[in-house]
Amino acid sequence: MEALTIHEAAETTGWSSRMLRYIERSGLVETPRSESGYRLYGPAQLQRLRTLRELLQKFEVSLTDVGFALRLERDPELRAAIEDWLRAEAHRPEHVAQSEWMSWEQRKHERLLQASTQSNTPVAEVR
Amino acid sequence: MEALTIHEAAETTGWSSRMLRYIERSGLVETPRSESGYRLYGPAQLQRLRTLRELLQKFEVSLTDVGFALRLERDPELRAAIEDWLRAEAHRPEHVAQSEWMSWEQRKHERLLQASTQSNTPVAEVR
DNA sequence: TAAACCTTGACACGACCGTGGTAAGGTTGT
DNA sequence: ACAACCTTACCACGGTCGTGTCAAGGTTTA
Repeated sequence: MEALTIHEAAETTGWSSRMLRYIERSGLVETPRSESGYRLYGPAQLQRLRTLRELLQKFEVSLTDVGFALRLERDPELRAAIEDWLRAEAHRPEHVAQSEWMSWEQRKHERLLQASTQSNTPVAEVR
Repeated sequence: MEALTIHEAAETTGWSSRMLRYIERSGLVETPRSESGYRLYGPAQLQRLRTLRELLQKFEVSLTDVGFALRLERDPELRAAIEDWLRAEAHRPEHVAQSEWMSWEQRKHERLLQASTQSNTPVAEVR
């Protein structure tokens, strides 16, 4: 059993051959090659291309998005860094260095005292 | 204790005020507002803006990338779908419908039989 | 050997990203 | 009251994404 050429694969998956190459370059769906360098699309790749298409459509994400998700998957350090940042939702003002605190405190404390006349005083909690 | 205005925050974080608004619109760093609608940057937001800057620089990711990571975090269904797709690296050709298998088999079997003369026969395993 | 494929590389082009600027109008501080 | 802020809403502009097409050259097949 063997595989389809790129244009045949394009036909049965709904992608254009141009996009098939583009998708490969982005690392999302790679194929084995024949001896002479032709891409060979087997059932596995065809399936993957179809589900990829469904994924993009259903969630309205872009190829670049999925490419980035792939990068996250392959680079645990990056993934950890980003997740840490995301989960550290604005909080604990105590963790801020005293120096920079002073810089604005100093400049603002007069008018801020005055501002406290207002009832509404928004704090650090966001969304 | 209160917060910095947008231009002050821009100065101490290295972002431009324009970008601060852009970052807010992308959902990455939101701030509370004063009664009259002014953005108020407290130590928490300042910290977040600085670490965001470091994150982008260190890993060479874009704001859109982090924005997408945020979306992944907030939409577990999307996250699951993408992770499933990513981890389902090309495999199990058996899962492909018989019908489409036939469509090319039929058209190709003659020349494929002939192609089997070649030693190299790439299979579904990728990367 | 000629037609019909395949390959990579380039040009093109509309849409959006990252960024700056400006305009029109409200708020704050002196 | 006036300067110096802030707000949102636009225009602009180079860069990249997604996509097509074309050129120059190798492969397969009839």
